[in-house]
Amino acid sequence: MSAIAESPLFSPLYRQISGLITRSLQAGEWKPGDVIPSEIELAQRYKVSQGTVRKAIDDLSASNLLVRRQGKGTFVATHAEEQTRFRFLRLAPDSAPGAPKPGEREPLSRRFLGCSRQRAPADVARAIGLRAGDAVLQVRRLLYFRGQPVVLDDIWLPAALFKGLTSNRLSAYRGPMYGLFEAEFGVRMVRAEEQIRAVAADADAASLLELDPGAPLLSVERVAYTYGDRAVELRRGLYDTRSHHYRNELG
Amino acid sequence: MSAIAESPLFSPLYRQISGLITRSLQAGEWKPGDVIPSEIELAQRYKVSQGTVRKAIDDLSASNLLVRRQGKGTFVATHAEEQTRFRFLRLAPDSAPGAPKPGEREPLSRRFLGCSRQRAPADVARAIGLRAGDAVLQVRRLLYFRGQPVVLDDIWLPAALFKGLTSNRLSAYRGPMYGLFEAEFGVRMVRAEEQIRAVAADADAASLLELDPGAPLLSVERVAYTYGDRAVELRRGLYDTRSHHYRNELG
DNA sequence: TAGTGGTCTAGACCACCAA
DNA sequence: TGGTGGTCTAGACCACTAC
Repeated sequence: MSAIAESPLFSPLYRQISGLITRSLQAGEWKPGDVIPSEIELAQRYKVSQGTVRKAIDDLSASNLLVRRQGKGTFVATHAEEQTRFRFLRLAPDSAPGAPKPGEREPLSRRFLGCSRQRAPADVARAIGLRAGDAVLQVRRLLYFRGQPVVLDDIWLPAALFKGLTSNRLSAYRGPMYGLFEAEFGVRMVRAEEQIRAVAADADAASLLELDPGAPLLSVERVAYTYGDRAVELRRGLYDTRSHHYRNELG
Repeated sequence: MSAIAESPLFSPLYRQISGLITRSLQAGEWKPGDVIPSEIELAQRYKVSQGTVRKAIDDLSASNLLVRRQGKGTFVATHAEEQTRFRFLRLAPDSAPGAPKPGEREPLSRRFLGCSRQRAPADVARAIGLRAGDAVLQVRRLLYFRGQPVVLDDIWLPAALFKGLTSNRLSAYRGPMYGLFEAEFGVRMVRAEEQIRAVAADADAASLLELDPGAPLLSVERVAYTYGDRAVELRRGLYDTRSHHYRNELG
């Protein structure tokens, strides 16, 4: 018997359990990087068998919300670790003689060009669930691979969630941007959707990316979501794909 | 995807079972669209418990090799069905008033421009595991959405695997190309990797896609694999993204 | 050695589908 | 009604990690 109220709609126990665990994550009961209680403890807490908790955790770890480590425990996934630094950046250098071997990391650096408070244009507001005119922060930055500018990002965030975010704070943080978001603002990016197009560089982008106006660029428009499928970031990126490519796996 | 360097010392039972099932698929014991034996039958056949077979099938169905249907059985995945027609085509129309609602399908048609036998150039040969000069078939085709040309594909296939493939046969087949491949040639595409770039249209592409030379196009280079991670197709696509986009999900 | 996740089993019962 | 996959349990044992 379970301690959970029966619902008129059929929902298997393990799904109810994964819902409860997600709520605890959302509420901050366990923070990114933390260990969560063992399967046996959770089974006692929710009054179900270990196998049911196991299946719930399987699902959450397939969704990249949790990470299992045999012998150690189950941890809340985080963007602040080395291995997951590029989980959302699909740009990879074209293979070439002298290029870093698989597993090695290309030298990457960044430069923040600004962080300003604005009223959200209609399209931005729609994308991140605000009303036109609501306050948003806009961040502009460049990414450099091996010293060459390759990515120009414009990022919009709801101002209400990121109070006090500045260029200086962004520059000072060591690690990926989403690591800063979860550590300083309690906003964890869980998944994202991207729309990709080919566009011609305008004068602005051309000068920042050090190429000719009209040159073809990859336009990558991303909406990122936190727990509960809540959109909290719109990002428009322009990628120079002369010596890099966007990689994707089709299953 | 590559679980290459797995320790040979320990392989769980369910993984051995999923390996045996994969071999049966590869050998054609069960063909695309067929039902495979029930979990109980497989458990008896392999002399393990139903739970172990279950876990093996879970993995294979997560890899899209099998499809479970409650109450009916477990089926070999196929490209020849309506619902999976677009599993490998990530191009979607930009949302616009008057556009088909989610779930509806954009009218799509195609035109084959040629199918010729060639000696494989070095880069093509490398991509699909042949030696330079080996015989390959090259297919060129256009895809039209709502009557407008949007995709120009150049496709290379090992001639040894696709004997007798012609433009006529391609045109005559109703359904997706990969459906023809599995039905007529016994080659089933299981997964693929894509590299995406922005390029400028050359004269040839511009005229076929009905746009100006130099216009930005999405270049999508795909290598598709069959069972056993064997590369069997190279495809270079040029997508007009003025009113469509390549969609992707990041988990 | 103790605790964690990982595997495997056996059996009961539920939800879905077809004849 | 009988067969399929789906859920849930209980318990045994294995593999990995830390102390």
